[in-house]
Amino acid sequence: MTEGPLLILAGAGSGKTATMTHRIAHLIKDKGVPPYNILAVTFTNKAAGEMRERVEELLGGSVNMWIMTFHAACLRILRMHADVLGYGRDFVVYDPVDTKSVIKKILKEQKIDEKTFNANGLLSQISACKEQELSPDGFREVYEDNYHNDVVYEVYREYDRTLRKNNAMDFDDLLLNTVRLFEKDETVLAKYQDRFHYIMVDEYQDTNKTQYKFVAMLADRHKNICVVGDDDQCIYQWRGADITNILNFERDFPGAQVIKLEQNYRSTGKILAAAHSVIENNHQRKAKKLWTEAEEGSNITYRRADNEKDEAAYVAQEIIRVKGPAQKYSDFAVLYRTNSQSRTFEEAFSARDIPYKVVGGVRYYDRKEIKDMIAYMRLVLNPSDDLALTRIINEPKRGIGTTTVTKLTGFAAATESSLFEVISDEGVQNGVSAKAGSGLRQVSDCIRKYHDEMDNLKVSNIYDGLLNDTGYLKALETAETAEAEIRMENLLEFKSVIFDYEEEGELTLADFLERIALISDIDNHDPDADAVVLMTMHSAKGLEFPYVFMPGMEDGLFPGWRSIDDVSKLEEERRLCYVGMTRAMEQLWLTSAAYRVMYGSGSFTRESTFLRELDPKLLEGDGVFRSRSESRFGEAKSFDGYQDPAPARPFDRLARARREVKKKKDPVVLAAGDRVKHDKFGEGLVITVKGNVVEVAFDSAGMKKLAADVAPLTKL
DNA sequence: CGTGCCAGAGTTTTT
DNA sequence: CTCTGGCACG
Repeated sequence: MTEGPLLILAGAGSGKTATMTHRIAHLIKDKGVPPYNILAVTFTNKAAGEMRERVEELLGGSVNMWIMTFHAACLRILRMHADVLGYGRDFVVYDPVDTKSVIKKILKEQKIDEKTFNANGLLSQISACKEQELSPDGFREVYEDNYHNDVVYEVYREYDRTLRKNNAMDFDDLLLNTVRLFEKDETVLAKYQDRFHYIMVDEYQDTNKTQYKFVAMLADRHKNICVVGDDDQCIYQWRGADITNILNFERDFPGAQVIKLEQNYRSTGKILAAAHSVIENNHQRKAKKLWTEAEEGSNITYRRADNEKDEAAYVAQEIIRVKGPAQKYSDFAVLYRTNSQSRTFEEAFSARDIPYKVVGGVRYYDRKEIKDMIAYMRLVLNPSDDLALTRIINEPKRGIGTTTVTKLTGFAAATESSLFEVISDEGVQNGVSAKAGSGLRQVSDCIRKYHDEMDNLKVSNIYDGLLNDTGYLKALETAETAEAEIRMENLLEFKSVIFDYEEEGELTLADFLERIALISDIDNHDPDADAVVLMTMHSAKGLEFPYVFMPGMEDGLFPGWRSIDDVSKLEEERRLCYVGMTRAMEQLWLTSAAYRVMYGSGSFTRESTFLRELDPKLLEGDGVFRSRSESRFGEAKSFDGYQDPAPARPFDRLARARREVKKKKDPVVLAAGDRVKHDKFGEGLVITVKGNVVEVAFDSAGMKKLAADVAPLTKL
């Protein structure tokens, strides 16, 4: 069944990826379709990577076809045709940190009160507009005239202008502009319609209006569109995902066939039944019920702990109890609703020497030092990137403060030139304070130097050069704080990331910046590292674990207090619960804390609505039948006799480091061949020693280059 | 211009 | 609690 529109309703764990990959392999191998004519789009790099891997396995060799994320596909198309829309083809992609600083700058310029209109709120409104293909003017037409909307309109318009001026697109623009491109230029659209005879879409339930339009336009010629999704797993409605896309597929694509995959190959019977008993309470869903040939398995364990510390202690203790030689730590996952819940678990695990890994929270690429270096590299590529320049103009400190910067931006605006042109001007350099002037000269010379040479240098050389020439590394070295140490470590780690990319083949600066622009934290989640995984249920979508813990089953936390009195929001939370539960293969634990401290103040909690919906026959463990009056609320008695241990590893290294002054440690003398232990990467073997830089092959973390005097290394 | 202190806010976030 | 950003002071 390869021709015509096809909707595959694939329940959790029903072998969705296998179905898609086999379909692709079948098209290529049996139907003789050239891989070039197939497009497969996913939401995450990880999903795309997995799919490619499995297709290549099936076909036995590398395949030259488009298996990529929506954003990557759009980026690729726009790189070739962005000029149609008036962009340069070398446009840059702004990530959420960049866009936020654009908004902040606008708010300041327009003297808009940041308390009444906070940047995040405006950003999400702008994003919502773009998801509905609403331009600033379109926004003004649709929404009534009032003060609030006037401000949103002004900011949105200015935001659009700024990005245009900087030849930049945000994530939403990648999709929106591709659709606009298709609408504006029929020949471009025809080119891609002709090319993609077969289109496949993963996680279709999470597509938004623009994504829908993108695939619908592409599929309009050959009509061979196959979408795979599960309406029960739509958990991104708050971000614009439009569940009606999947519910209306048959109407939107006449003649569509529908296949339901209802056999689950992942979980035990009881886990499935429990998940089903919860999701059943949703009204807006396509009826289906998963079944399995697997064993019934054991009941769901529920534990109501006295407080969140006991909850974490219980989870830690259960992991220790269940884990035998046959289990790896990475078989266990803790899936919570909010990132802030990770803290207690980190402390509990760390105190008991349970290795763990937190996925999510602050993105690696969002760390200040990394973003600074990326800004430098972006400037080298494109010196007129004003946003990048403002970010690093005084980083490290060069005596260029707000007054100088205001003067410079004013001058740039008046002369209609880029900020870089302004700071390169000798007249300008001499027109400011001596200290600021030499700072400006240094930055502009440095950027110019690498810009002129960028085609002859490797990315890693440019990176090293910038690190030194800008004085960035020097500033960190002289700081002598533990915080600076960690930043330097991160910068070294970033270099090994660059090396990794360079090993894959020819890498230009533009390639590199483009590739890291669309990367998230979960992509770095290494399933081979033997550590318990801590992440949000959102991040866990698409993953599976033998043993899953879902803590915080409390009204107000899960479902969140913002969702409790809104049916559709509550239904989305319920789907999230379903997603979480169906990650479990063997066993599932649900826990709650009777008393929970949040934001510094604690309160008593009520067991989650979802717990009450869950079929009680499938639950066991104390707390299930305990009436509220019998609970021993608030007695902060330690669950397993553990006495609030000081965490072995400080859970927030950066925050702690900031307070501590660097303790000069004795330099570790190392030679090639030494066995060493690193706080983060574990044990490894020293390969080379060049001055202060040691290259270590870690047993599990791979090759890393480290600064011997600062890295947390010990010789074994 | 740079630092340090205080006030305020604090779901989720594939890209 | 813990992060962020604004403002006042040196």
